Amino acid sequence: MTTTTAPAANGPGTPSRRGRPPKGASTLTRAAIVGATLSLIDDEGVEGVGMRTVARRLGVDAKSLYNYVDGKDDLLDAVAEHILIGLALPEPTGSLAADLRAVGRTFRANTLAHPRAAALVLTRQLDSAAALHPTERLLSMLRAAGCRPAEAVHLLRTLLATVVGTLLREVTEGPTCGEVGPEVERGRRADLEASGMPTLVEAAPHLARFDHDEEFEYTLDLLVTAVTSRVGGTSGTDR
Amino acid sequence: MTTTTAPAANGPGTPSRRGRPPKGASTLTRAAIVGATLSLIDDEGVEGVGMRTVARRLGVDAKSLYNYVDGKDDLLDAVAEHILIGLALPEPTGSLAADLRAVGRTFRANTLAHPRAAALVLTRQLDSAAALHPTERLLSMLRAAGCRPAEAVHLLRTLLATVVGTLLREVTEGPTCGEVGPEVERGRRADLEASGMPTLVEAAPHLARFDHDEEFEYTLDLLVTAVTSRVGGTSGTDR
DNA sequence: ACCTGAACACCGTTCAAGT
DNA sequence: ACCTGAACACCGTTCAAGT
Repeated sequence: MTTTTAPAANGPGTPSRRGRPPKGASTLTRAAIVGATLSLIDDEGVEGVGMRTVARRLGVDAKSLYNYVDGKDDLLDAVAEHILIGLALPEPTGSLAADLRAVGRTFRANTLAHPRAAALVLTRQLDSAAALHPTERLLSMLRAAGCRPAEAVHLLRTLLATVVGTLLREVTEGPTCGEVGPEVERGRRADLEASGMPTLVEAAPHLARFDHDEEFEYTLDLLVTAVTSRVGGTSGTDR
Repeated sequence: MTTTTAPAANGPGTPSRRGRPPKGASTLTRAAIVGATLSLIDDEGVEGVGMRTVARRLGVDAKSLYNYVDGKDDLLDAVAEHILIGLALPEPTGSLAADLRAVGRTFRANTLAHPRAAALVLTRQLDSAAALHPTERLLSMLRAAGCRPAEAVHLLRTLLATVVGTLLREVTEGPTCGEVGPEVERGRRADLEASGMPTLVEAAPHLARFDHDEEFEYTLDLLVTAVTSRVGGTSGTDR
């Protein structure tokens, strides 16, 4: 019951263990800490991350982490940045539409490689060079397609917001605001009909179905079409 | 220093205070708890929310809250839902473009009324009737405009993802992934030039500027145009 | 240079004891 | 029916003591 941990029950002659352990088996590194945290997130989600949990994976005391990391927040930022650094953007082909699609798909693939860490990448605001790299790439693509800087920035922001929003709902399991899981089709149809939401009931079969790949492609297509038509179209009319 | 709180220093004859307080001045309610939490979030942000902090605002012990709320998570859900319930959607006019804009603007205004609570509304997945109401509205608008159910659901999801993504970066202060604050224009321009991100440097003045209203309208316009042209355009070609 | 023991000031949550 | 005292099992983080 209350036999949690014997506080200091070493042998009588044993001096209390302090200082660095005798043999240096596991040289601790910032990279190792980030790696352990990421694999912990993969296994248990972001909520499972704690200084003590991460440290346990490395066979180390939690407080040791503070020699390499500024705190929990800094650690989570580091994880997000690590994922972002792994992003290998494809070479531009010169076709704006094709290149926008390629960047979108690459970003998605990279993010979904660690689904439970995705919210970190999508939500935390990072200003490192790694985070800025995709921005630079998108901007240069838009500029090369004839976009003036002001509109390029507008389009950049719209593109990022849409991709982030789409991936976010892809990654948060369960029904996101306005989303409907299969339970609507099953048990709750009666509730819905009583609530006076006929269109929702009518669309229930489609709402229950959710093919992430198809959904992403649909949104990407809508967006790329809109962007390219705007870039190729009227080039004056600033205000 | 260590004189934090005297543990049980009532008068010698005073029996330890237990049970409900003598006078019922503040009848505790779930609604009151939600209200206190929301105003706490307005003042101190979501990170300032704790059972003890909320309870203090109500002049009550933290554990009393558990009589009305299932726990901290349930409390935060309730706050998000409360904001969503306040959403008063405008009457449809019959013009899909105008009505989409109206819904978008209403949703934005409602969300930004409590900026620091916005992430809750945008991030938490709610499946209450209140959360489903905007979905029903959007679906019925799309259907009325001649959209088949399958495509209406696609468009609904694209619309929601875009609005959520846009509002999310509007609400998270600081530079979101691919965002650049004014500090880029000031001190870090040299770093950027050295990093080989010329387009970013070129666009820095525009990146530093961020008019939320204008940004939202731009994205909304792009999106509404894309949606209406898709609805009004080809109506066959399912696959 | 780096790791840990002890400690601090917190958490969310339970449960029985009270009224 | 509802509120609280005492308590539990956690947190992130500090700092000096050690090697």
